[in-house]
Amino acid sequence: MDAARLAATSPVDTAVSSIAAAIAKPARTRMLYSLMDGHARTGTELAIVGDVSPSTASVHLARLKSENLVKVFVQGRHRYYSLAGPSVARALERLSVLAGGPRRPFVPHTPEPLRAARSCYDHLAGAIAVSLHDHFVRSRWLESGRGNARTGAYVLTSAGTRAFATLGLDLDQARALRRRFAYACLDWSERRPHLGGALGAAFLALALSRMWLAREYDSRALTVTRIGHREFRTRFGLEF
Amino acid sequence: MDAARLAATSPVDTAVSSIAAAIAKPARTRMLYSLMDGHARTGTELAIVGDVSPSTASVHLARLKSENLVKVFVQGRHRYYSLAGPSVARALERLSVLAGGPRRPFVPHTPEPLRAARSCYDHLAGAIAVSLHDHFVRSRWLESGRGNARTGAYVLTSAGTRAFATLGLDLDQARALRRRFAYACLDWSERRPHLGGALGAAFLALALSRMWLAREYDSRALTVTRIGHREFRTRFGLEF
DNA sequence: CCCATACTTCGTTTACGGTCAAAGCATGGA
DNA sequence: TCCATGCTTTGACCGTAAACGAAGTATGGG
Repeated sequence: MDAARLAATSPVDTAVSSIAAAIAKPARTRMLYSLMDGHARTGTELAIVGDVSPSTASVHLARLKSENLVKVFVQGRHRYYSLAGPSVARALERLSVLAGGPRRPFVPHTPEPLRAARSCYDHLAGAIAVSLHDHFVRSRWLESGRGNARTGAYVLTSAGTRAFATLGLDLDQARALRRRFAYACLDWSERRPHLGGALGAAFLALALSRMWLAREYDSRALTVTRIGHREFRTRFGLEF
Repeated sequence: MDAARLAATSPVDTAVSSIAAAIAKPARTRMLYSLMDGHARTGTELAIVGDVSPSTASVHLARLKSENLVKVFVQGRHRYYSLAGPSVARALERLSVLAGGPRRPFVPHTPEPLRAARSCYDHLAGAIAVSLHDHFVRSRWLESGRGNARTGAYVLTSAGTRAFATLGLDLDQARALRRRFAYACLDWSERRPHLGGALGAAFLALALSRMWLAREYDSRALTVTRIGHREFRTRFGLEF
């Protein structure tokens, strides 16, 4: 076989090299595989995953992004990173096979309590929050506002105003805050929206004061109380 | 999500890191992808492929071997490297998808003339050589000798002795050479054995002198002449 | 307007590993 | 026994990039 032919280099080769190099460092490997569960994570979380400082993590994530291994979703001050697509997951899967870990659990492994209910800043998140959000929309308490596609903004309908007032929410106080009133906040364990903004915060505050939910000692997890079970079922049709 | 859980590192992660690192350098990437066609290549050939010196290639190949990405088959002074298994090919395939080369031709791309017939040191190789080998064995001209499993040694049967003598081969001269008389030499484009050793060399010399085959100007490729077509078909039942 | 949080950029240090030539084996063939 | 070939080992050199803290930027919320 002639040398010229053997030495011919495809541009794909160099691309593969740099992609493999992007995967190759332990910190980045850990970050990528932690994202295999389908959850998005913030830069700070991934710094912990990678066991490096936030600044180092930032560099790593920039690299992963430039190689199109992850995509980023900016929400407020947070940057949520997730795998760029199924093809990335498949490639990582194949590599893990070579690594002799034939079966690693690529299933979501968010702790159950956190998946069910947790706080997201000052509002409610998790499976329950997503169900509630769906109920609010289905009941026409909330409707898409201007620029909903971009900002996720919701407006409260008259039915919604009555309903939340009946619950005991102080809507005037919520509106007085200089912050977004209601918007669709992507829930990153459920991958569907839940209710954020002043209204979401007010609802969480109400649920806590009514003892529908209780805060866990040192995490963002929330527990649904016996009362909460009953109220969520009767008032909002939630099934547990 | 608590930090301890996020920071938990699986041993698979570090294995993936080092495997990815092994793939990551351009020289090694080129070597690996050149092996995707299923052909084994010698260290020297892979040095050319990787565009590095033989000594550097040796280091690279040692690394690929230690990561179980390639396996090596020693034949004489040559070390034939090939992908360690289908799982390696699959992983490389996935990576090339990420690299944006969705479809690269992972089919054998040995130049056709070389696939058909070429010299292997001093004997005949390629598709024709494999067919001939099969004919010799099927016709009971050759039978497995002592240690065939290890050395691939063949012994000539009395039928074989008569047949080759009839062809005009000087078997005594071939036997007089201080080299292996006949053995199964792995054909790396066909991945099946062809006839090597003194007998194989004598056969090639005969075929050339009878004008069944003609050498190409500057490669190992051999051309089957019109006469060769007829003779190979009538004498050995080869189909073209 | 100001603070707090999340993340990025910068500058420096450090270390890993890729590279080659030269010398050292090992094998095959004369 | 000797040489030629194929491959590996060694040793010196150099370049890339990973790491951190500190300083800078951006966003949200009071």
